[in-house]
Amino acid sequence: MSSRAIAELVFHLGRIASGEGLVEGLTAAQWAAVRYFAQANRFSRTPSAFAAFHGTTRGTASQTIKSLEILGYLTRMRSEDDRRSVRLVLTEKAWSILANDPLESLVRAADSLPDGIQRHFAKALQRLLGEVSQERGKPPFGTCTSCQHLKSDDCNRAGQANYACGFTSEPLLLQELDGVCINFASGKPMPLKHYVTGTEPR
Amino acid sequence: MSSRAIAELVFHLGRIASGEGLVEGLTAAQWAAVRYFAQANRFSRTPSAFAAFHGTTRGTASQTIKSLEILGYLTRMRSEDDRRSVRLVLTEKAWSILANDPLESLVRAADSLPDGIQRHFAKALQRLLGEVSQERGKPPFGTCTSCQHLKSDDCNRAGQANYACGFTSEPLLLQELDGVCINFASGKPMPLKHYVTGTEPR
DNA sequence: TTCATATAGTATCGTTCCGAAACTATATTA
DNA sequence: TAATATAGTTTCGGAACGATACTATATGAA
Repeated sequence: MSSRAIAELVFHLGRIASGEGLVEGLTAAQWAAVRYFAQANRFSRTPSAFAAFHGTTRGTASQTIKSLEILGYLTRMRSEDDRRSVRLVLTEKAWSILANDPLESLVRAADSLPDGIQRHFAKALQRLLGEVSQERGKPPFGTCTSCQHLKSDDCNRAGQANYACGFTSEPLLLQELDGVCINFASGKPMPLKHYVTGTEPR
Repeated sequence: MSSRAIAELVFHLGRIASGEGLVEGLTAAQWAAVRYFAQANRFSRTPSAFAAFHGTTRGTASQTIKSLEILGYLTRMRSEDDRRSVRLVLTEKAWSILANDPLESLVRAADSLPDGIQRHFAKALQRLLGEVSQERGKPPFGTCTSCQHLKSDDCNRAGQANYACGFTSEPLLLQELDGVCINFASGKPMPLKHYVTGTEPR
């Protein structure tokens, strides 16, 4: 099977899996936005970040977001630090419909892959996305757990460590490390024990 | 990495890789059609088959095809067997722009995957597509080489075999076996030696 | 045969998507 | 303070798309 066939498969699978219809009354663009805000971390829940992620313009992103606000799936807050900026948060209503995401058929299919294959598959996908993003000059959008900007101090006696983002100079909670970030810079994956038990110095 | 993250990665990668802009002056839908007719086999180069493949309506597919005809990328012939039906063929102009397909960045990335990983990755993609297609009640669109309908007689002394499609009852040329088909039905993969060693029929 | 139904494809309408460009408001830098 | 950059919105026009109605040909039944 050729590389071209693989590329076309990825494209086609993504298209078919995202579903034709207007599940839950949301359009494809609206679903994409809901998904994004469900996984984006605190620094990335803005119209501009969504536009960059989705590969569209800020204008288009702004429209999609407005429509979701009107439908009651997003709430807006002006940022305290930067008065130009806007923070968007999914409502309970939005979280509750995520179970009916048309993409769930692909989620189930992915879930049925054998464990080892699933892991390798995910790795390969990440690698492909990284290369394509780089070639296109797009931010790669990864999580703290493999980001260059992640800092952690020495762990304390209880096996906990404190984390921070070296880019925003903001402290990070442990549960925030899995959010997708627009400021992601590819780096070494965090050692697993570090990540789980916090027992290693940085 | 969760199954949901994998599904979102597939979707996102496909979207980003297909490129935003109007490369070569073609829209995303037009590129999808050109790609389709470049890989579809003789039985599948029709508006309806493209609509099924692309997960859209026949009406939308018809428009896209019409625009490509006007631009000189497709030529149309009425089918001899079925006077309702239409056969579409890519022009030389179309074949020549395929090298500038926006998807090529993903093709290159896929090509850079180590051999073994690439093979497993392709397998996993096919499996996912099969499951999602089934769940959605869509034709899975595979090639003869793993299709239930493929028939071959015993190979002769020179290692050649004759092939035919059990669904259309049409003989198949060796070089046709790699074309994507709307009538595909998942079956056992064809033994490799059978597949590789034949010499080209005219 | 004749009639009903199914299928391949096209045309049209209204909605959404999306890129481009112009615009407002706030930040940053000189 | 002024110039410039950035975050976000608005508006416009073109294309995508689903729905529906339509034509023409095929197929199957009485």
